[in-house]
Amino acid sequence: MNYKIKSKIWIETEGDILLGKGRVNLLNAIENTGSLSKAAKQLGMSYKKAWSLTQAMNERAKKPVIIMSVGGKGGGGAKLTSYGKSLINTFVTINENCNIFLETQLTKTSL
Amino acid sequence: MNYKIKSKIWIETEGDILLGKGRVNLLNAIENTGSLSKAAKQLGMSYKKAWSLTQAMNERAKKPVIIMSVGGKGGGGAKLTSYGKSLINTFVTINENCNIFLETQLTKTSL
DNA sequence: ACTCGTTATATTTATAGATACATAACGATT
DNA sequence: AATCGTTATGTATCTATAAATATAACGAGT
Repeated sequence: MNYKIKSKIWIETEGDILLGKGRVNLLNAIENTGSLSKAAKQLGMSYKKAWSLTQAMNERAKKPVIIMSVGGKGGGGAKLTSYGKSLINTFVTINENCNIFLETQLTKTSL
Repeated sequence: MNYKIKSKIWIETEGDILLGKGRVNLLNAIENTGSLSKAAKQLGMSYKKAWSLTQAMNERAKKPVIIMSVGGKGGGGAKLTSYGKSLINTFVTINENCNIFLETQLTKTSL
């Protein structure tokens, strides 16, 4: 019966969302499957939504995040750039640090 | 053209939201107006939504947050308890601290 | 008993966001 | 040029949440 403090964090650029938890999940699924459609299916997300998220991320990030290829052997695929992987890593660690920080902040109070 | 990190925080009890930014705004408006309907109008929120938020807060908090009175002189009104006021204060300060924390975390990275 | 402005509550309507569906485009391989 | 599995993109349909609307209940004061 105690209070818990929760948070959501995300990274913006010029007022638009670049990265949040959902997009990080998508990036991880892309890395695991090598395909946008398979990643979407794995997450129970529509392909269209996954696709528009990748567009938004590539458009807004300082460097490309995902490389998409159409046609050819296997029909195509999607891969993360090394910049995309570092985006995942920093987001995850900051998120963890934030949760720890908030928990200690709350325990200092007398609610 | 730099990244900014944003966050939303809230306090839960047993999986249910007790307090977030919107509810804090509502509590402030109640304190200022002394009335739930006026507070809702001030925030551009429907009365019904404001009312159900107060129910949720009073139900989930360890102590009452808002005292409502019906009928009588002036028709009734709503007031914050001192516990409600302390809820506002701690939420606001933790929120500010969190923003500062996240900003310093992001500047440490090389994105 | 009547008035007043408020709280209390149910029902209906709107709106936005996601989802489903459909189809085109792509290009290496055969 | 036919095939294949993927990316690319538009359109239509749900659906869940919020908002609007309507009405009842309340109780101190007159």
